[in-house]
Formats: sequence, C-alpha cells, structure tokens
Amino acid sequence: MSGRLAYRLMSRRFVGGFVLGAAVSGASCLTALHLYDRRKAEPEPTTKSPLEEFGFPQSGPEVRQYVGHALSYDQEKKTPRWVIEHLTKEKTVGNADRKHCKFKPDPNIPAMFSATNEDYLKSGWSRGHMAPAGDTKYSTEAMVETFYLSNIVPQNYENNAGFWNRLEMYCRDLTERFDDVWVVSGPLTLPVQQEDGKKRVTYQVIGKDDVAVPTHLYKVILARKNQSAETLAKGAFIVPNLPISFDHQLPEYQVELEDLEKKSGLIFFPQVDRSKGVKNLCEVDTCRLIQLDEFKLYIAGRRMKNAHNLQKAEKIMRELDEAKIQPDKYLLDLFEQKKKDLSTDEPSVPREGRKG
DNA sequence: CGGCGTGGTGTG
DNA sequence: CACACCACGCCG
Repeated sequence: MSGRLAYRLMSRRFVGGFVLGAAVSGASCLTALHLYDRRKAEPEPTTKSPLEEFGFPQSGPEVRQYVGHALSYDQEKKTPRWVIEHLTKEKTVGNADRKHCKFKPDPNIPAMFSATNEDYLKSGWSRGHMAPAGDTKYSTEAMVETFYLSNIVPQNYENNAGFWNRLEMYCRDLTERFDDVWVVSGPLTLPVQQEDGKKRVTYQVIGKDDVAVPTHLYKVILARKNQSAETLAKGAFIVPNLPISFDHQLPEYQVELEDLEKKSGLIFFPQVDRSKGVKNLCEVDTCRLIQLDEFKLYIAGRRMKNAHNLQKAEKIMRELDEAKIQPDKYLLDLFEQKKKDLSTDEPSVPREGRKG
C-alpha cells in the first residue's frame, strides 16, 4: 500500500470514521484506498469520502429517556435491548391507572423501525412490559410511556402474568428494605444446541414487522441503603420465555452478572466498582417470590376494589373459600367497606392499597 | 398485578 | 365509513 496516500487519507478523513462508525470501516475504505492507489492519484482526490457524501449510517440502538425509565431500542428486533428504572418506596404508590393507558407505537421511533399492535394480535404472544406499568403509579405520564411498544416484547402469557409478574412484585417490595433500587430489564435470544449437534440462535418473529420473540428475559437488580456503597447488593437473573409455575423460585434463575453481560453484550452499571465487595442480593435479602395462595389473595383484593355490586364481592369471597384460602384482615376490611359503600350508594374515599 | 376481548357510542 | 374511546366482561 502506498504509505503516503494511505496516511493522508487515514489522518484527514477516515480516523473519525473508524472511531465512530465501525460498521462502515473495513471493505469500503480499503476499496477506496486501492482505487486511488492504482490511479496513482497525486492530487488530493476531489470525490468526497462515502461518509462525507451521505453521512454515517444511523445505526441503533438508540438510547431514549422517558419519565419513568430510559431504554435502548433495537430497531431490527423491534424490541428494547434494555430498560433501566430507578425505584423508590414513593414511586410505587399513587393514582395512575393502567385502565387509562393503551399500547401504541412509540411516537419517538420511526414507523419503519417500530412494532405495531397488529403484530401482536393473535400472534400467540402477549405484550410484555420491560419497565412495568406498576412501577409508575406516581405518574400517569410515566405510566402512559411504559405502554409504548418500544418498552414491549412478545412474552408468553403465563410467564407474563405469573413468574415475571411475581418478579416485578419482588422488585417493588425491595423498596421496603432498600432506599434505592435500580432495575435493568430486557430480552435475550440465546443459542441452543440442535439435533445436528451445532449451536444456533433461532427465534420466532411475529407480524408483518417481524418482531423478534426473545427466548429469555433478563433482570439486573441493584439495591442500596442510606446512599452508602457498603450496602450495595446486586443480582442478575435469566428467565426462559415459557410458562413457569408457582413452585419455582427466584434463585433458580440467578446467574453471575458477568455471565449475563457476556450473553447480552452489555455492561450493567459500569460506574459501580465491583472490587469493593458488592453483596449478592439473594444473600442479603430473601429473593423470595410470593406463593400461589398469596398471589390469589392479592388478586382477590384487586378485584374486591373493583367490584360494582354485592354479588361480585360475595363471589370473590366464595371463590377464595372454595380454594381454601383464608382471607387476611386487609381483604376482610375491604369486603366490609365494600358492603357499606354498595348499600349506602356512597363510595368512600379510596384507601391506600397493599404494596405494589 | 399482569393480560385478553367485546359492544355501544361518539367523532372526522 | 373507519376509527377512538369507554365501560364492561373474562382469565392467571
């Protein structure tokens, strides 16, 4: 290679390109150099570099900031790569209501890179939040933004309503024992060994936009008390995008943070000094997800609040009894209050709900 | 909490 | 006419 010309091109034009646009580095630049070299072009080439002519490829993922969370969006897979949120005890309470929200394409994402509701309709997959709506009770605006499809991945129904839901509840419950909780969530498409013995990455895509169905979902949890680094605790979890019954518990899915980083290609919380002895969350906290009976009791409470007539309220209590689940004081109080409200036709002021 | 759906009504 | 909205219903 002609050293002088190559040096001129490298230093004047392409250095920035190599740094900022790795995707366009190799082939096109080398081709350009060879062409100039063959022509023995002594004067400065008059043609612009491809980068100057048409600009850099605008390659994702883009990082976007919202009220309740920030996310990095994967334009090819039409799903987030990661979503990060900061939870506190205060944020998990409020009046924001998901009934007033609807899934819709993120207005900040170009339509050609965005999923649509039609992609999910009758696809066999539910629209699963990464940043949960339940984490944004403090702000209707924040909750509306969690319903943007940039925050959504195709998720197994039972997984979404079951194990993943319990995991989200656990994250919110952590704010009872930690002052700050940071959570990163996202999808994975992991390789599997196939019949021919070779490992491959295969995943379904749905709808006309080919929205990628992740094989797994991950969550990274970082928790801290009193703003003191000595209390920092971390946990990383990889959850198959499949039905997971209530007899499974969180530690079964814990992995080393570095393992998740290797699989995802992401470095989580890079400013945290991991040599300073960050605790294992499952050693300093419970990592215990609620059991089926607790879950049904919680659902009964939610339904009781929404009961519009006495028959509905009584049915909720009857079904609990048939499932041999003892109603707790919270639910009994709720039931008594509901009976009073429905008879006097005078709804009482909503009381603060159970955690989550 | 997490989802799914439908039917009636209002709007351009 | 399609579409948006809402109230209501179902499920785990």
